[in-house]
Amino acid sequence: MDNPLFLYNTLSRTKEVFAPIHPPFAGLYVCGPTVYGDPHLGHARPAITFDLVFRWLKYLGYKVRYVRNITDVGHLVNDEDSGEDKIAQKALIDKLEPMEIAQYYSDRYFIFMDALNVQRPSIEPRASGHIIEQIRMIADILAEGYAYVVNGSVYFDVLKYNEKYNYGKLSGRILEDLISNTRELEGQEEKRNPVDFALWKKAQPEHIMRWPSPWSEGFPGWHLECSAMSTKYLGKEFDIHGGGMDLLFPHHESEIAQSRIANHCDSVKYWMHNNMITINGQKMGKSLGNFITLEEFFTGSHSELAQAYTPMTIRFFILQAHYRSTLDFSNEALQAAGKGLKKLFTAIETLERIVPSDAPANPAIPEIMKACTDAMNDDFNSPMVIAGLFEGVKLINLAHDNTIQLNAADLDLLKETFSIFVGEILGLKDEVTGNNNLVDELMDLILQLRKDARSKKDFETSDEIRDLLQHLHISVKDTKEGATWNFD
RNA sequence: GGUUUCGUGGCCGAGUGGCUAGGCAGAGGUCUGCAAAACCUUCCACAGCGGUUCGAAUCCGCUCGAAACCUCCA
Repeated sequence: MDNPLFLYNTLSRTKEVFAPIHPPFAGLYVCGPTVYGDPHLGHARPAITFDLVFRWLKYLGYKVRYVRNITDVGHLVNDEDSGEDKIAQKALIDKLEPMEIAQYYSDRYFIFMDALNVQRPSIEPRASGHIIEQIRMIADILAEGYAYVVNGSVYFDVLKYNEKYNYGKLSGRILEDLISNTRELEGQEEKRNPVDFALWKKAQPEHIMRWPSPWSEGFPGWHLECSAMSTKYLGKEFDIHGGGMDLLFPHHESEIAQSRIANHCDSVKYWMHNNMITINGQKMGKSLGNFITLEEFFTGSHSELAQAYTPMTIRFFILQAHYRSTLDFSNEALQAAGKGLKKLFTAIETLERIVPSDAPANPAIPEIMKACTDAMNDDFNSPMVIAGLFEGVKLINLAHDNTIQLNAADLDLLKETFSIFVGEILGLKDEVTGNNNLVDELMDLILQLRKDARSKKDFETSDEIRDLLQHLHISVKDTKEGATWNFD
């Protein structure tokens, strides 16, 4: 590698050189979904962002362990409330087992992430399967004197922690401000201070999801699972922790505090945060009720959607923005992404048909590979990678029109560049043409009949064939090399 | 109110001091039985006001506007 990988560390708010703790291994932990609802566009952003990180680290030769949790327990409606968490609440309404709901939405999450060509992480641990680890961690924190027990619940003592460490170093918050600004919520009288957060909550009688512990029958606090599972699978110190920017405070700030006390070290070297997807300038989120699910995108069944969008269009749309920028949803932007993607794959097909010349090597070709590599090494700048690839598209089209000449080595390098960056790194795949042999053969037959009609100037028949195919959502286009087709 | 960010051409979105981002749309052209597509060329910008500098979209200050977090959220 000529250039090192730089990544933006939220902790320092600067780009830092990536130097893993135990090369050639790299540990990556990302906060995954809470499985009580269908995945929406907002869920696709971190999944694709850290998929890109995962793919690039592997490409650079690191042996990566990527852990992304499934939260199937523990997110309280309120820190102080009667002890319902969201999954249990939904279960009561639907009269289903909580685990049934968690299973259903986990499966849905996997289905849609697979469709987006997001690679499965190395480990996808569930919070409910790591209660023992969480209890042990609470015990460690209690033993260190940084937590206290009240009525069967355990709280982290933020004030005491802040005496020696800095609660707020990740989010830039100042504890005094937090204390003075914290709203007085009912039922918080158990806590010594409103900024304290729960490590363990005693379950109220109506609460279904509960586990025995030394303090009460209850359930773990909602910051704890990530600390417990990252420690278990990546060690007390690991390289990268990722997640959405909205998790920065209090979730990640509290993770830092817990892990610091339980593990006697700062657990995370690099914190990475993806920005939000907005709709009409506002964050798309569950609480605002303005989210569009991925299924609705793929089928087009939502009042805000002018049409259906394919998974690869969604993926390309997200990769066209840098992960730390907000990305604004609109039909216009999504349609533009779809057309751009199509242009990219058309060029890749064209590339296969270019006849090599004996021209001297074109210096622009290796530049593309370098530009893409440099862009990825500069904090995973996927928009710059895409811009580089479109430089390649231009060269391909110029060569196809015989405006420029490319030799065999040029063409091979172009193919390699597109194969690596389009397929392997950006994870984009062609979904336009059919891949069914029978369909392909039938279409060849039909288009041959149409070609015969055209050669006899029987345009009535040829147009009729084209119109009938269009009714089946198959578009036929006449090009110099003959007719081509694809599904709309 | 506090913390963290952001304001780029019709739209989406790169760019941390000097050189073309890129895509979509628009305009012109090539190709074409027609249609569509494809391809080529091309117009349009850096919220406002000051400052630093030989030179700023890029650094600093102020003003205006927007967002996220401070309560579950990717």
